[in-house]
Amino acid sequence: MNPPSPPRLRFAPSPTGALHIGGARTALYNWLLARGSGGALVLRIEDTDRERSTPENTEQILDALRWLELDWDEGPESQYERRERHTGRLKELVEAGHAYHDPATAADVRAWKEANGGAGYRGEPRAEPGAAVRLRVPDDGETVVDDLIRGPVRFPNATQDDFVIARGDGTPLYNLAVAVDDAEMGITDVVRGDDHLSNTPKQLLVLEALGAPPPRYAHLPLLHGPDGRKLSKRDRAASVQELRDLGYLPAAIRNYLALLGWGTEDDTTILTTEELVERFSIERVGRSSAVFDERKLRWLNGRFMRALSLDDHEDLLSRHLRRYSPEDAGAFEAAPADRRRVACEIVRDKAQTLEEVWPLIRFLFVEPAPDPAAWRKVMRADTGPPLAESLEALRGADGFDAGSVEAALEAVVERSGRKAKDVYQPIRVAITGTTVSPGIFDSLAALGREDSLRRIESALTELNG
RNA sequence: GGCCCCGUGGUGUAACGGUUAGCACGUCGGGUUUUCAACCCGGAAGCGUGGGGUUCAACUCCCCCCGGGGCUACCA
Repeated sequence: MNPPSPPRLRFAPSPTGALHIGGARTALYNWLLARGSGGALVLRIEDTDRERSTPENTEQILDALRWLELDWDEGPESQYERRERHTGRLKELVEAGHAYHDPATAADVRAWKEANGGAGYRGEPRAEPGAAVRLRVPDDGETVVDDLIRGPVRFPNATQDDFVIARGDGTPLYNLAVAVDDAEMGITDVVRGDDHLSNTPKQLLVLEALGAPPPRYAHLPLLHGPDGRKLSKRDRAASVQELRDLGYLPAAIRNYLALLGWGTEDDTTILTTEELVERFSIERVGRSSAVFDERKLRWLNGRFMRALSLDDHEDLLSRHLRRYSPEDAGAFEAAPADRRRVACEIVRDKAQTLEEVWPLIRFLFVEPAPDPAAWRKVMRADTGPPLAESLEALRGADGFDAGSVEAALEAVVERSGRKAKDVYQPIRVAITGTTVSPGIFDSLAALGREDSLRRIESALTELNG
């Protein structure tokens, strides 16, 4: 037995600028397969359409892929750069009689089919100028796609049109280009979306005419939106770029995406990327379409956030702020290292996404503006906030670590006979400017004695004046 | 219309010719609690409530129907 040669996979995004989550999952599965088997993943950009295919669009796709940490082995090669090979093979096909020129228009084809009981279109070779090139499809037999996920799928040749493989001006079309590329790039496994299943017999037919061995195919079920229909670009969080903006972590996205259409035997839900690489198998991918559910992603992302080291947490937050809010990034990065660290420590368990982190700890880096609405929420009409008592107690605290602060304030609660909430919430508003923050003792300790006392004092004068 | 794919709770999935059909998100109730989360405990909720078969036995296999989706371009 020869040892099996390492597989060679390819990911072929359409360069419209956005990496949609369906495409991202396809990229992930390809990547997992390549990683898990010692094979290679190559990228091919599908772009015979000059309108959509701009260098900027392509770069956006590549950037999203890099951010997701799905690396590939070779740089993308534009289809324009591959064109000569396509036209060369096209010429061979025509010369060998596998393809022919046919000036028939779409209307002609429709009429022909109507007259022939809906059978696959068969044209007459006529080498007129401007005639498109069609592949000659056999009249009998069937073309079978041996799909790794679905098993054999049979397409009778008689119902298949002699399809166009090149335009009248000689430019090659998708089904020719992709087959030529797969052959020339030595692709062994094609893992792509289900929307390509119907194209596969065409590509198989081209490959056969070319005399090239077919790759293995696996067609992934499509992803649907929350309404059960095809996932639309209008859906929130429909692309990796949007997920990034919303503060999700690449590792969480990889985990979530992997679970969309695939599951482990033992129901493991949270998997590191290493585990994914090790455990993923294309044969276990399901056959039915799945619905993208951002809520579960949020939950999963929270789990990954909590598993982050403080260093990673700080680094990720810093980068997120720099990208989306440079001013805040400046305030964060200008602060002492220990304050940054403490800030991360007290929010780590509370935030589900990076986007949620900053509002919770902003008060440690930026002086909060007074918020009348927040005060109204914590004011008790009958007594007023016991801020003065709290201030005294904090002044007299032995230290200013969370434990000392807690002891001092608990004494206030005890002595005043008030509910803990009535004591703590006003302090929270005084030092953070909002009613929502990390734990009050942690928040005070993180802010430090000096700033805490000062903010409470000024809140007090504000309230009395 | 033609060709093709799919159908386990609201969502993602697991298992299996014989199980009380499991797990997770969400949801509901309770607990913890200084806010919001997180966390802990518990509950409700599913095999397309369709029709025929095969079988001692089908959610599981076959046919039909119904429902959803894809392709049907001189797009990719």
